[in-house]
Amino acid sequence: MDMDSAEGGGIYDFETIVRRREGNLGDCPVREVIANIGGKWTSLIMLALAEKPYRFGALRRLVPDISQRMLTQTLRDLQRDGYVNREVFPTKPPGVEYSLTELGRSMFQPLSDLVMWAERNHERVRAAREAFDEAETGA
Amino acid sequence: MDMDSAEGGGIYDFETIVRRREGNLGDCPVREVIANIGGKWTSLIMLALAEKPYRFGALRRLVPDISQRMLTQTLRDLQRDGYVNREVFPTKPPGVEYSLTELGRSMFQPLSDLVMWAERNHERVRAAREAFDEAETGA
DNA sequence: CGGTATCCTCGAGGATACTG
DNA sequence: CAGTATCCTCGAGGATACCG
Repeated sequence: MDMDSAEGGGIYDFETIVRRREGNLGDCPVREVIANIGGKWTSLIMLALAEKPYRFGALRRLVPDISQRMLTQTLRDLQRDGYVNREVFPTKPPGVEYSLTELGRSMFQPLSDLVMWAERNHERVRAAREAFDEAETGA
Repeated sequence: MDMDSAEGGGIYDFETIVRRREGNLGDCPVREVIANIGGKWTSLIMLALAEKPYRFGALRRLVPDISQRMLTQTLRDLQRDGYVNREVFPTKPPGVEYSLTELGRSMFQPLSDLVMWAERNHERVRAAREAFDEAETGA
């Protein structure tokens, strides 16, 4: 092969991941999955549910900045992708409990690694950002 | 080790991550970092640069769907956060090479785990999605 | 309690053209 | 070759009000 991309023994084969389909990278299955995980509230909700199951109201209290609309939507998206299970208890008034599925727990492992990386290194990122912005302003 | 959550020891302490600041979760440093990583092209560019350094044009060819504007912007954001190094060669015409910094390589480890998880499990996610949508339509 | 239904804003991301 | 500069679209996400 004469492509300049496929040599060098990288950590992972780029082509294997990208899976070109008639030139459309938008269908790339990896991006399709990562896109949802990258949502504004997704990681926080996953983090909470990884700790233990929660009811809707309890999640709102845990993450007070989220609007009820986005909490509903985020939970529905997570449920749709198979990460979260939704169980309704026909009490009065009704209670709804959300918990991670097996797939959700599986996905949470690499996600939590990323979150913990961010937790450990956000200072360095912040410093890099400030240095960059200062150089921009100065120059 | 005393965990806040009585349930079998949560994987990570929610409060430690969330770091409430006068009720503003928007400042959560974790989300601040994850937000950039969750960008549409970030993971793909990181994936490419983890393999080896690339020039601007080579990256465009690798990821043909990206617009030059977004490639520029994504690279600048990655550089700003300290993940990517930008080196200019004053040849004729000038060449610019992008490579991962040490911080970038550090961040790429958990990121690649997530990407590989997506690579291995996107079929299950797709199946869950279809099942969910079908149930919605049917009911 | 656990949601829908609407309306609105704002910025990520795309298309196209030009430049040192 | 490696970008800027403009303009535009579209949908994520917020605010508010109502509902079973």
